[in-house]
Amino acid sequence: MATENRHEQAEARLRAAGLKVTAPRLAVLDAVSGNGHLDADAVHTRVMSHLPGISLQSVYNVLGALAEAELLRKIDPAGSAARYESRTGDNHHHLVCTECGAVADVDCVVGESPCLTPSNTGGFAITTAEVTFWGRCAACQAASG
Amino acid sequence: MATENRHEQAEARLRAAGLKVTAPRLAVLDAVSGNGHLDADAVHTRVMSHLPGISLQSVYNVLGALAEAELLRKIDPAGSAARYESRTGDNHHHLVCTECGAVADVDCVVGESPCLTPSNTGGFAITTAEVTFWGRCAACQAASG
DNA sequence: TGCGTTGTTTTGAATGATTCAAAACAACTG
DNA sequence: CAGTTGTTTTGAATCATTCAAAACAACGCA
Repeated sequence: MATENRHEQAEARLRAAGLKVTAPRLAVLDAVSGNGHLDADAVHTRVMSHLPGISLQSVYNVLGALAEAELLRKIDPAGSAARYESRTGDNHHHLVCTECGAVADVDCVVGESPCLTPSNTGGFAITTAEVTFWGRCAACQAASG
Repeated sequence: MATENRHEQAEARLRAAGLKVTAPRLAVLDAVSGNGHLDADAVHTRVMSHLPGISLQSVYNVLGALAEAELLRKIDPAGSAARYESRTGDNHHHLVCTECGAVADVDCVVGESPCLTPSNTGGFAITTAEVTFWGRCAACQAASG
């Protein structure tokens, strides 16, 4: 059945990353997958419904490990707690609401990655480029004009 | 003399922003101007040489006010303390060292604000776009290969 | 199948940048 | 120069995140 397939795929991805397969890791992977942009606390809440008693610290550990293994992507907008999402590998960017902190995906900008190559690298060995758009989300606009 | 001109210009800019002219504000403005990217603590240290006894809290207040008035620009890379710089108004971006947190300016790439228009705004009213490049700075590369 | 190694989770506490709140104070207006 | 309003100070609190050590479990190998 579908959930077993997801489970096995998750196991395989953990192994491929050289990580041991554990209940907390499977649960976190499942909690984040397809659920947008969740912070550690939200992940903890979700995971607890499957694994009551799991500690928030473990959720932090797991999220850290999964993000490092690139099974999850961490986004850390100024002014709010770090969020995690399951979309990895593509270079999509984010919209962040300046009012409520809501995060939305943006598929990569106008045509091709225009800003991804800076003019002068200042001696830096660049590994990634991050684009964040700031504004007010639909809900916040509706709420207060 | 030159320093008096700077001082008077700073006063004028504060007034233009509707802010009262105070010693802490002038000192912070001066401390940040032309000194790269400083965090609150570094600003505090610098300002104390002119204004011994100024509180760190005041530095936070002043930086907040000046950033809101756009006399300073705040940058807040994930994983380090917020920095402030005096270059405002232009849409330049930043290089951040993943190892030591050092920040360098990048003049905006292709012409003007290339990344400022996402394909789909998801209902957001976008006000700004932020581009951050992550990599290792020259010093960190030299230090450990 | 069982044991040891190594990596993971738990528990409990600490950290540190930033913010909150109220009182003392100073800049600007008239 | 006095009143009002905004600013600075003082002192404490917040909160996401990390540190450290002990308890525990997954996986490889015998």
